[in-house]
Amino acid sequence: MSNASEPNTDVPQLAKSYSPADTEESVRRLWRDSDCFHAVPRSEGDLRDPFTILIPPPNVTAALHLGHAFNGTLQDVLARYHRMRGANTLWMPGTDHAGIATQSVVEKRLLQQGRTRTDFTRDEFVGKVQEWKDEYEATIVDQLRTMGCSCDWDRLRFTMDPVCARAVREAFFRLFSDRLIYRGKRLVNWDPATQTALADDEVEMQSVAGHMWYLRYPLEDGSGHVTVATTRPETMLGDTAVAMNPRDPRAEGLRGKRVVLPIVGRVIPIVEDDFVVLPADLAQAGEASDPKAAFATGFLKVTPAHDPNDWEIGRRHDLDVINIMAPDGSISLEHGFDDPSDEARRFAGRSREEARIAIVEWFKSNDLLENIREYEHSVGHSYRSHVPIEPYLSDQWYVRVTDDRLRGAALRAMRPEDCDQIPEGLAPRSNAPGDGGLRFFPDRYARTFRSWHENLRDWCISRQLWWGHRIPVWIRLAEPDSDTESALRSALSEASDRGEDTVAVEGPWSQRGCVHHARLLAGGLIEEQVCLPAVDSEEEHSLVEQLQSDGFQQDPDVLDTWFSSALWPLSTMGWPDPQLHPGMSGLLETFNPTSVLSTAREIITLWVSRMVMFNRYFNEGRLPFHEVFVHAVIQDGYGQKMSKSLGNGVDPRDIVHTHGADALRFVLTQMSTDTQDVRLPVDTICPHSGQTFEPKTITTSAGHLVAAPVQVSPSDSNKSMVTQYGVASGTVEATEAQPLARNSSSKFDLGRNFANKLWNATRFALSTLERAEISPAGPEVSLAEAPLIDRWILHRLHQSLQTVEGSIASYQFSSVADALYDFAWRDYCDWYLEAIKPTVGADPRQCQVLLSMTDALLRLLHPVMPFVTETLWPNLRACGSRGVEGLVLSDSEILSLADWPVIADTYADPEADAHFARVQALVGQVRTIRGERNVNPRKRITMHVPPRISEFISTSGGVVETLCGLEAVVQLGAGARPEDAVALAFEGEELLLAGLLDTADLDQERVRLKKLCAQKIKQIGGFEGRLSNESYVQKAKPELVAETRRLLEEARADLEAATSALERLG
RNA sequence: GGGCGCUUAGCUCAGUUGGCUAGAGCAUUCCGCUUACACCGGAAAGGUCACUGGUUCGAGUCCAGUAGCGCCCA
Repeated sequence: MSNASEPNTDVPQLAKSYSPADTEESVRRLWRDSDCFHAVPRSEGDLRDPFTILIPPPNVTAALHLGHAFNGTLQDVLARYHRMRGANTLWMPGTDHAGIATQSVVEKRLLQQGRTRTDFTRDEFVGKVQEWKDEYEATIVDQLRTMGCSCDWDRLRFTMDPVCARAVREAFFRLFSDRLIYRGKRLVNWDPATQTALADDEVEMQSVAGHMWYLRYPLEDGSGHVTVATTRPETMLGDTAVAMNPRDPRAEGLRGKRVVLPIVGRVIPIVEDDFVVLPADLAQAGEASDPKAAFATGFLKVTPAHDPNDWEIGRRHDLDVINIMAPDGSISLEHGFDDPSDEARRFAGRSREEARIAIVEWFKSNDLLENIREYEHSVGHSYRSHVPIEPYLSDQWYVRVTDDRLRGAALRAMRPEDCDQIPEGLAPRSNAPGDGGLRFFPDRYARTFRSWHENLRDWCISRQLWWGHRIPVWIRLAEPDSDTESALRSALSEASDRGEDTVAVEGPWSQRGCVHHARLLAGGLIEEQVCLPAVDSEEEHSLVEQLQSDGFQQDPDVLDTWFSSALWPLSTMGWPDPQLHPGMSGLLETFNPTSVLSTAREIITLWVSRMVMFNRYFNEGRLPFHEVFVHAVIQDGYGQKMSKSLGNGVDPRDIVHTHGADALRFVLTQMSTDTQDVRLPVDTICPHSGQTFEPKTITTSAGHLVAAPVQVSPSDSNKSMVTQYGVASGTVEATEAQPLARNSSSKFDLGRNFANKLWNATRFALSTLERAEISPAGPEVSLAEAPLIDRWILHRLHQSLQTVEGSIASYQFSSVADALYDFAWRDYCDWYLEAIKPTVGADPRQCQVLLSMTDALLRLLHPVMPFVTETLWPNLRACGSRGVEGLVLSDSEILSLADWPVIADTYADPEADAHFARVQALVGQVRTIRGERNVNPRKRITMHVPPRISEFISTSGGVVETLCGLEAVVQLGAGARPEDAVALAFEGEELLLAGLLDTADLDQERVRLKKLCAQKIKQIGGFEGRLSNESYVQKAKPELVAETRRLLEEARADLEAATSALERLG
């Protein structure tokens, strides 16, 4: 323990109330200038445990809202807490490039200027996105710093910076070379508006009120027709079969027949497939529950190129695949539709919506439209452009995540109690590092993780965008009839026997460090793929030149953003070659696996899963993190998730502005229960008047309730303002006359008040210590002979530390906040400070307890409320050295770097706790009576007590007298009863209070006592009922029964005391 | 369709192995500007813990079902 016993006169005077705006900035500067949060890899002799958190990198499309602030706060509480506990703590910050989202906001902005992406070269456009990124990254960092996030800012990463880019290239190369990345023609979720493929989880299902159309397809032999039911008649141009269920009674008569596809004239088979739902009247019992049965005809048009289910049917029956659409979703003859009739040609060029109308019209006028019914069904929409997804056949890159090395590794990472059975076909769990080591909080989210991996499909990673990591593969079609081609062809034919369509090629490219694959395409052509390794730019340049001159072209697509996010635990630490980047050597060894990932639940599938798979694959089976904490989702006042895209988010800096960062943090911490959602009603602040008001709302086209873009000032109807939503949605812009209104929420008042309370309590402690004519005793005050109040508050400190430590370990943040609040406000301020006021000034040992308690309080609160505590710290530090035996509070110039308090278990003092609980009960009763009778707090009163209570009060060290406002405690003699005394029942004894009023109001007194009697009778009834129940007495825990008996006795005595008091009143 | 969460005081929410005489903050009412704090102190009022049934000596808590709201995944 170093000493700070020399009073420091330099510390600033403390204002009468806490003003975050006046103090926060200097605290931020202190932290920044002292480089407090910079973590370095473990060096020799460093025995500290590491504690690591990776920030889930916010995307750079927009500023952060309170949802991010929520997650940021919780992470910072963890980081600060563990740092104070002595861990080598790294909180790694960074941002995410968010391919499609960022490209689309930039394109939207260009569109406002009447320009599009294609007006620029690829490099020019990427430059524009880069500018956007720079702007928003700076905003995001500013927001996090404003909130006090203790990130290691020197290590700030961006998913597309050179360090991360190298990791992406290395990962791609290794997966490609290990055959875990492949190219294939598959149905993808195609967004015709942005013309890119989307991952399954980027598709939003929406319920749509559509129609079921019933189309007749004539049989080839002229013997009649079959009627197919469809929600997408326009795709019929690509039908290559009609399917029916083999159990359909009509199957017999139709087996082997064919139909003539109307409009097109294509003759297509009728196939039998279990997938087809039987219509309700043909279905057997139990099947009728399928809601589709009510709409089914038993005949299904099969369009393999335009429906995922039909694609599967097509594979089972070896059907043709005919793509009838262009990438923009219009009907096209250029993409595989090569057998159109003249009739069919007329539909070419129409959008899918127009084609639908025209085709239905055609069926109607040709008398082939049997029926139309209203039909509500689920349709996938692009999460980005919101248009319906088109299942579309195209060449895409996939990661074979279904492989045991990835999917299996993820499932094996789970704890046995969360996933006891590893699915068949996957390797079992072993002693390998990381197996069984991944834990979720709350544990129910382990199920989400598990079922995702049990039903996993290969991951489509190519995106038709310009903003992102370019796919490092160069492609050409093999020259026909060349020697190379014939060699490839025979290799491919051998591979085909093994069920593969791709072979690795040894040759000049593999000699130069590339991976060279060849693949057989549907039309018999051979595609050569050369994947470039992560090499320096000179070497790359030379490779690229050669590739180009050999007729290769680089794949134009970029990688799904989650591919780079999945590498976050590796790339931020310099993987694969940290020695190339200054300051990064040893990071991986020290900090990976990280300690915990704090994130939202929709990210479990998108991100958590992929990080687990990649980290384990690339880093010797090690987990990316040991624990996953899934926090609740912040909703607005209408129960809608705060989101950047909806624009209903609130800038955390708005709350810092109105309430201070600590208030923001404290309230967010307290809101973190283990439920799924927390609601946060938001108000608007008029920039003209400063008035807070509830904004007028509108409903968006998607049905969301949001603040209207423009609001009229509540104080002056001539003035107006724009809202966050208005700006975010692009409907309005802030101007001088119509400024942007800040948001606020009264939810944060609690935190602001709490910070102020803490400020004033500390101020009081400081002034007390200053005013006391003695200085705090030291160095070793022991508690043996300490007064009750000191023993009690030390006991409460011990207890609160345990609660806080336990709650943090299990990520129960709300419980952390509650424990801090109760300890600081209720115990420390309301009871402890009030109780010691008369005595502390003359008792050096009590001064020492006050000093040490206040010091411990600031440390305890620091992780949640770092600003106010850091601001107060120098003043407290200047008060002399700490010296309570068994309470370790080592000195530190900066509170953020101070140690967490350590208190000896001997301070657990149940006896003091029980004793003080009795004090509180008695004080409560006296205060109630004083309150009911409106007795001036200053008025001293006299308490008449029986001997047992007299002893109790005298062993309480004066706190009863202080807190009840007693002038004297007098033994209650047998005969002499004070005049005008008011009776109260305490622990079965009758106590009298005298001097409350000049004359007692007898009627009021009767009412009070009657109410007390009624309450006691009710209690007695309850206890008696329980005790008269024999099973209770026999089966309940004995100490519980004894406690009930005691309570009963006490209640009976209380009743008696109250009754006799009532009788005496007459 | 599968999975998950929620329904407790006027409002926002706690209540983790069943023991509760059901709590907090805000709002309300009353008293008090007592030399830390009115961003305060003291007190009061306010609840068949969504509904129905079950298990248990005992259910806000466990089980089954019903209703409503919401989220995630198909």
